[in-house]
Amino acid sequence: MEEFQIDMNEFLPLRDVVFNTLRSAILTGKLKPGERLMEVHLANRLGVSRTPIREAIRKLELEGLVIMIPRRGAEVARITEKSLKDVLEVRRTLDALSVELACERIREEDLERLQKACEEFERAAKGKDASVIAKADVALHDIIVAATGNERLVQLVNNLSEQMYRYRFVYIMEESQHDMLVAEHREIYESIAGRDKERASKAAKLHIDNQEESIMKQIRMENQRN
Amino acid sequence: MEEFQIDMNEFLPLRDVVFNTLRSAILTGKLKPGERLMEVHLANRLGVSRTPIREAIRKLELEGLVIMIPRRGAEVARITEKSLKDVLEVRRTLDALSVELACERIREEDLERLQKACEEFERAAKGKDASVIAKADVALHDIIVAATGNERLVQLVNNLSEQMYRYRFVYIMEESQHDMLVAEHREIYESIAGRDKERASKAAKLHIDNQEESIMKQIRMENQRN
DNA sequence: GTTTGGAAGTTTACTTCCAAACTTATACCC
DNA sequence: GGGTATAAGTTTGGAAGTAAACTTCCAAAC
Repeated sequence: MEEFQIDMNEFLPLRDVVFNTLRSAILTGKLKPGERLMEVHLANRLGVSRTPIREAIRKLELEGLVIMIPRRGAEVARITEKSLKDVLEVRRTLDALSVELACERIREEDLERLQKACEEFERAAKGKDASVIAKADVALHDIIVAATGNERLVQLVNNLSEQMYRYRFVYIMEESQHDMLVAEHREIYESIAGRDKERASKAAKLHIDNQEESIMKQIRMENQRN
Repeated sequence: MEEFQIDMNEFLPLRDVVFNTLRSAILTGKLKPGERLMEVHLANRLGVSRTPIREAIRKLELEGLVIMIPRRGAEVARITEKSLKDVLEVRRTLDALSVELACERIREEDLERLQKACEEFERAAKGKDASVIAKADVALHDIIVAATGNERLVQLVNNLSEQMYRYRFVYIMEESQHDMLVAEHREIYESIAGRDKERASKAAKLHIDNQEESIMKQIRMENQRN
């Protein structure tokens, strides 16, 4: 387990700070799948008592990031090929829904922001910094989902994306893929700008399918090593 | 607030028992939207200490059934027309996905169970007992979603259905709708049996659209009264 | 060599306690 | 009478303590 430190600047209940801290530790791989989350240990490490730790773990459990074993405690959820396939299958549909709704509902103002985000991603993709690319990617997708105006959809898509967060770098790192990613994003932007639901939906699904391929390749490699 | 009692027979951690108790109290309307959930109060009423109550509330928060106001506590989430529309919009898509996947993946054995469930619903619809009809309805849909083999999808659809639980009786009670419900279910069954994804998807979406209409009518009536 | 019994050590589950913050009510001033 | 201030009473947030369950490890029996 690498270092991870609590961010005290946030003005939130401790349980939420702990929740965010643990979540990002899991998503960035600082806490590895199968690793046990022990209350006293975490409490000492984060400098809080066990109560906020426990409350945070309950929420992580419902998010699917940790699993509880009764009387044994929590451990970071293991990601199997099956579980990721399941997540991607749902996300594929919800992303398609998102772009379709965006076609209907996006305001001109947000369309401009989307265009800017697209260009921003293009610039980022030319560079080598994966975290910059990842940020640009997230920003772009956030604009689309937000444009649906459906808060529940936003919440669900975010949660599903989260599950694959650990594998994002796989397809972002492959430089050979960058041109394709840029092209896919542009295709999505243009179909939304043209309010073409059919085309947007196809593009969104293809985008996920390509990601799935990269990620699955990666997982199979990891599993071979173990 | 009506009576609700903890079910001690379950062999589960107290927090889960409390979680289930509170959830069903909310879903059946024993706890009303906007009602405050005060920890000591609930603790006394359910005969436990505050900790399991608090942990249960954290989970309900993430499920969207209660909302937290910092330093003030939790209250039962209010259902607005918008929030239900959002839920239904997502569910419409996920139900369509479910039946499409079921077309591909359902085993003959489960197809038979689905047929039986269909007939069972038909019988129930002839009777007057709404809770029997509701149960038959749930059983039928459970078979379909389970047939997708996608655990994440099962979890999400269940959670979304839950949000509308309070309004289920609206469209189940209207006897004039019974024939339509039976016909819709049969259409869904037949298209799955015929492995016709296109037709199944259309039927599932129509099924939701009709429910949406009933529910929205009901909500507008409720809002007028307030 | 394997399995069973049990003791020691962890770790969770739940309770209890305390302090800080928010509400409400009352009194005082203008 | 209205408004502010302050004090009392709730209620949450967080910490610490206790007991029960689960591990682990070692030894004895088969």
